[in-house]
Amino acid sequence: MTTIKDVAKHAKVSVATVSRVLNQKGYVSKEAKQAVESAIKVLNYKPNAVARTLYHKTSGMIGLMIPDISNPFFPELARAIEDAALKEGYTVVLCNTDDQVKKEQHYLHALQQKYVDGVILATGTDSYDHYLALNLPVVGLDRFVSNKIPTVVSDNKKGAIAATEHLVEKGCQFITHLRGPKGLAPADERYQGFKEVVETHGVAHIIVEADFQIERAEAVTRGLLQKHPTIDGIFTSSDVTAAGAMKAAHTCKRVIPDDLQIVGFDGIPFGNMLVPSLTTVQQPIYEMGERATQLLIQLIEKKTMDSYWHELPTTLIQRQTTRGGGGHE
Amino acid sequence: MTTIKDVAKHAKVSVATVSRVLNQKGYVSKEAKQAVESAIKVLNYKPNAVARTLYHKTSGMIGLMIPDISNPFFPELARAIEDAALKEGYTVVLCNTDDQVKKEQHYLHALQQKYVDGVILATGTDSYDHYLALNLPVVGLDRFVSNKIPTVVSDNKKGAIAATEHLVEKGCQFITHLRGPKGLAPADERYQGFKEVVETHGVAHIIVEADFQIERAEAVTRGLLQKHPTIDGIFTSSDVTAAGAMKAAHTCKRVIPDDLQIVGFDGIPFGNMLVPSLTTVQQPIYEMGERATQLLIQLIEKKTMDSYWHELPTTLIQRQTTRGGGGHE
DNA sequence: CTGAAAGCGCTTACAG
DNA sequence: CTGAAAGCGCTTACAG
Repeated sequence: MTTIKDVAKHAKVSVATVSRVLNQKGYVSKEAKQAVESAIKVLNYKPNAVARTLYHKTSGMIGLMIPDISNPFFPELARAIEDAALKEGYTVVLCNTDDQVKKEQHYLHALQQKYVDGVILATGTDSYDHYLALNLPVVGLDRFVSNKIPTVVSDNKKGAIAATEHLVEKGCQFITHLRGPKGLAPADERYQGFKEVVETHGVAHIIVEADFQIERAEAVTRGLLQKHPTIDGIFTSSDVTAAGAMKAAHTCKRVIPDDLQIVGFDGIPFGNMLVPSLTTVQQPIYEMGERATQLLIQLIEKKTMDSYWHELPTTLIQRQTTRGGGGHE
Repeated sequence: MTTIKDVAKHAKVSVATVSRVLNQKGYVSKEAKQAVESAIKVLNYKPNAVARTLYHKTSGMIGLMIPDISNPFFPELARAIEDAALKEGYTVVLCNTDDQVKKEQHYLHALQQKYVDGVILATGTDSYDHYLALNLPVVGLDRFVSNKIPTVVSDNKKGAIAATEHLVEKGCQFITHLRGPKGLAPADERYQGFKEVVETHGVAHIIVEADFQIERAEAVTRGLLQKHPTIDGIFTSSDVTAAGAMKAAHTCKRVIPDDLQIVGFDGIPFGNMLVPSLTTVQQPIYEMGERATQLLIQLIEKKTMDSYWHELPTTLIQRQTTRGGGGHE
């Protein structure tokens, strides 16, 4: 690879002046500038990012910590983050943590040793102290981390309220909530929203925990439907869970939406590929990723920040798993 | 951050001997070693990866170039790659190229300036010259790039043959193939396999191009079903395309699998979430990603390589969109 | 306006 | 067995 020395030699100047024209910083005569620029062209010189990083202690990279890219909620998020990062000249390092503290810590060290400029945290359930101790710019995405760091979430509780009210309006009398893991803030908030509506309306209900895996959701729902044949509505904490519930309903010969109405949560693309297509609470996934990235970059570049708390609105999308939903979109 | 100098001072030795114990290279006395190790502990010292990279010209990072992580074929691939990379101590940089040469080139430069050790190429349709010119370790994944670089693909043609024969066996008399973009090798090979079977069996057929977007696939299929009411089988070039076809069938009141049988390609998880669940040709996606990563690392570490061509087998998974398919898996 | 020098944090010949 | 020195490829005070 050609280095700044080669360019200097070719342009018959010192490396200092090459550096000056590279960074457009400090005075440099027209002649010198031209000589350097032509040398750069001729030699097809690209400055070495690593050397720059070593000096500046800033790498232009951000770490993305998510539980698992193959969980269908995350690809769109990752895409948004990568797009937003690219736009600002940053590059993203993908880290799948499986929500394991050990993996998180491993990545955190690896990232820090590489001078990443910041990290987006969409993972981790309990202690975040190891992040805060780092004094590395961090933003929380889809998870509340600390009020000392910018956080982007969607309005989980309001979304859950809308979903549950929708089921009530559609005539459900006995509603199940398949809630996500306890201790996971979004799951807890959705649960809260559900409970609030069902209690103020005095609707019979039953709440069961299921993780975000389709198999578990299917099994749990099957058991539930067999035990409680009068269940006529299900609000799930994710779209994947809803898909599991739909499979169980199919197995148990329950017709959707006639016998059983279902509302999911997330708004990932496959909800609309299902038949019947899934009524769901749509999170603005792309915007969440984009916003989180912009905030992180603001933090990195030490720009001012209006607010640390960014709660984006959700939207109820009625499709065919609740009554009166037209065709597919 | 604490540096090697701090450690040296604390241990009362030179930085050279600190470096020696860090790298377990060269002679160092027991006493010195212990002093250094304890200093490292006390100071919680982590060697700076950037400085090492500058010296060694190797960063422990690999670039992953894919068209779009939000296309459901890629998350599992990315996960496999990240897992395999992690196991060998590498870190992965995510690059979404949208199959645009400009973006590819941008990333390639960015990656090279950061001394990435190699790249996995699962993108790009035409010229790959800019890669080869780089003399950077590269492996091709899901795309043939050049016979000079290791390549991992699945057996697209055989998979397509199995799919088409399955439709023929199940009694289809007029089969449509929704093929992927021309010029994209996997799509071309699947098309070849389809054609071969349909021609040797003398089965009526019609071939239409659709990209891998669900909306296009749905629209195309709808038109097709209206124009040719006797179509009774569809083989699609991807599972997403199949989902589109299924939606169109639903709209056109065609019952699957009674009136119309469908076989997809890819074996991504959502195929099994659909109702009816999708019969498809499963690619060993995880293994493909894993293998590609292992090959890349072999290349990087200059180990010997048995073969440059790795074609992994596909498997036909019969589910409910063809006759006689049991329940869901 | 320009160059020599020191420094970012490490590694590795080279002497001793 | 150990340290001083040069070097990886840049950047930026500091003199001039």
